[in-house]
Amino acid sequence: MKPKIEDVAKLAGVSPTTVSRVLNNRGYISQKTKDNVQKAMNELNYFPNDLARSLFNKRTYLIGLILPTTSNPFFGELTFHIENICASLGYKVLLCNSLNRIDKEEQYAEMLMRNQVDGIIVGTHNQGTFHYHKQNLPIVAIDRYFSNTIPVVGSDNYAGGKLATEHLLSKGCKKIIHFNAPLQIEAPGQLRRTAFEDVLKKHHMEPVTYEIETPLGHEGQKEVIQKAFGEIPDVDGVFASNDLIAAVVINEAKKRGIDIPNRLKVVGYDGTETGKIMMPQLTTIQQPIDLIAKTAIEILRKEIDGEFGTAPYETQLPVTLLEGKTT
Amino acid sequence: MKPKIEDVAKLAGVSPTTVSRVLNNRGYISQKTKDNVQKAMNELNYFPNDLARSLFNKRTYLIGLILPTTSNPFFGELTFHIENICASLGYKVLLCNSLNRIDKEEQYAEMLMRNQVDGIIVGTHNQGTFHYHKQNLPIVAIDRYFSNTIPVVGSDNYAGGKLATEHLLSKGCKKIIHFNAPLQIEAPGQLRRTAFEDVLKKHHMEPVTYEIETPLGHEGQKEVIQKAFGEIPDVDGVFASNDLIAAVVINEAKKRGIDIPNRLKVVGYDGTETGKIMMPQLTTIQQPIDLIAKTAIEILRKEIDGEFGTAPYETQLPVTLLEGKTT
DNA sequence: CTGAAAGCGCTTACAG
DNA sequence: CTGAAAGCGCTTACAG
Repeated sequence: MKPKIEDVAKLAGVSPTTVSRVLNNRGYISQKTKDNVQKAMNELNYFPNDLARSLFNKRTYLIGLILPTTSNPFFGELTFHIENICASLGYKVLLCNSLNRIDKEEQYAEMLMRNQVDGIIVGTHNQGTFHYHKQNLPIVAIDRYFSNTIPVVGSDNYAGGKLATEHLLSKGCKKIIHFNAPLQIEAPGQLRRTAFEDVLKKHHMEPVTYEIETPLGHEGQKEVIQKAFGEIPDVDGVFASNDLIAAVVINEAKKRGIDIPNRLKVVGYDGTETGKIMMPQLTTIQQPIDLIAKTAIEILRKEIDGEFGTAPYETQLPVTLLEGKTT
Repeated sequence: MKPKIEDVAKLAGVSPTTVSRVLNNRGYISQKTKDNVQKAMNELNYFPNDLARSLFNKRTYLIGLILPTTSNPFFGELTFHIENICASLGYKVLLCNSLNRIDKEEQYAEMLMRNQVDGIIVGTHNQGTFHYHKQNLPIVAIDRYFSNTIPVVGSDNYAGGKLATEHLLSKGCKKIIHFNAPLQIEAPGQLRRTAFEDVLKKHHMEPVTYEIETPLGHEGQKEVIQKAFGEIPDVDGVFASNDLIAAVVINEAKKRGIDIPNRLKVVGYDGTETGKIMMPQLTTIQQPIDLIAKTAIEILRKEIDGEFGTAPYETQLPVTLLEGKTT
């Protein structure tokens, strides 16, 4: 059996109250009993039961993290940073891969509530889920709008879309197409598309966007891309809404013997560490993943600590153009 | 305030005991009171507090997952599969990114114990950490040897190393070098190296292995690779112990104007989804990540359910050669 | 400086 | 079929 506070107390010849006090370094305790208790704890290899503590304190130091999937390098890296920062602050992360499925999201939301998490970070697609679940549980969204009471953190998607599109134009592209997630998803990511359209219109060019499902449904993605190449044979520029899509585009172009960057220029989005290593040649818009993680947690902590209204409703972090050899 | 069982009981006009019974579907209860209680729960938007439940049941359905970092696509995908399977079985995942740092691992191990996890899955480097922490807490290791009481799950590393090396030989390589993690790390992954050496020796060739740190310390990795190119200018084959290293090798070769696959052939290791999309041309040894996850959880569950001795000490899952255009 | 008592929100024998 | 009581392992007023 695991030792409990009572066992330590007995061994040290004190009351459980006293053990608890040295555990929490609270109230006055003589150095002598302190030492005694410490010795007893070591001897028994005692570790406090955080469940019992949390039950009493109504504070678990547990954070729920809901994302589409850590298989995607963007989310894998985001998860790393979030967990890492949380750990440094004494928080623990309960991981949830929702695959953007609303049924899973709902299950996860309930699970997190039952586990009394102190707060939730959501980076998943579907909105609405949290409207009713949220019984003033601190939440912060990453790159997703849920409601106007839930703060959103993300990178400056409009600037990113603009940067990408203008870059393609500056490189001489005349026929640019964009691949993005379906419109019904109300993510700030759609601003990339808006920026793309705005810039092209300003240059009197017709913006064409193909919608593509984002979870790694590789096959479906390929089809859309093939269709695009078929319908717009004179395409000479592609702005992909993430690096994986850019990779598929590049590969498809290679198969068709289309030279990159001479006949076709491609800009991706995300600029993950993995992407930079695996595709060092890719021109892409880099998101500050670590900063997104840091900011989201800062805002969540403020909410948890009851500092409402302090956090900005929306935070847009700066993006960078990483110029490679695909443009 | 969150409603508790007592509130539901009052509203439904029954005792807490009865509410608990309908919650757990336990013992005899009339359909009528069952309905009453259900109605009261809905009305109050009641969710049971799993902390309190777990405290009593001594079962949290929490699994600790310790890995180097989800930033690495192999671990990002492994994490996804593990969490996904856990969720389908009613388990929740507490994520820990140790970065292979022994101090972090120790902290995480203690944290997991305090949180009363039902079991731990470790895919991290350092051994020894769990020798004393482990007070018969169910543990399963992924590709790491800890002690002979902790089951290990991984892919067939020897077969993988053999497959990779023989493939390079069959493609006519005469001077093959291998990049792997430092030897002191006692991971089954070292079997890839052993296989490499065995095969080359059998063919009367001298095996050369360069040691490379695995966490994404990109810069350090690059240096080792540059050094290798400098020292062995006639290298015509590389077996890299993961796809990220393979990517750096390929990039370095390109910079030096070394044509792949004509002058240099490269085989990677892992074959992640991300890798397959970002580097579709790479020849690599694919690990069955989903199977590794599934097997690890199966074994852990057996341990949790007290079926000791049932689980094999070591499980080696089959690997596949994915032939691309780099060989 | 230290301890006995009550309580965090739940569950399960034990009665009835 | 239903309820009162005790307890999971901890903590915190309240006394002393």
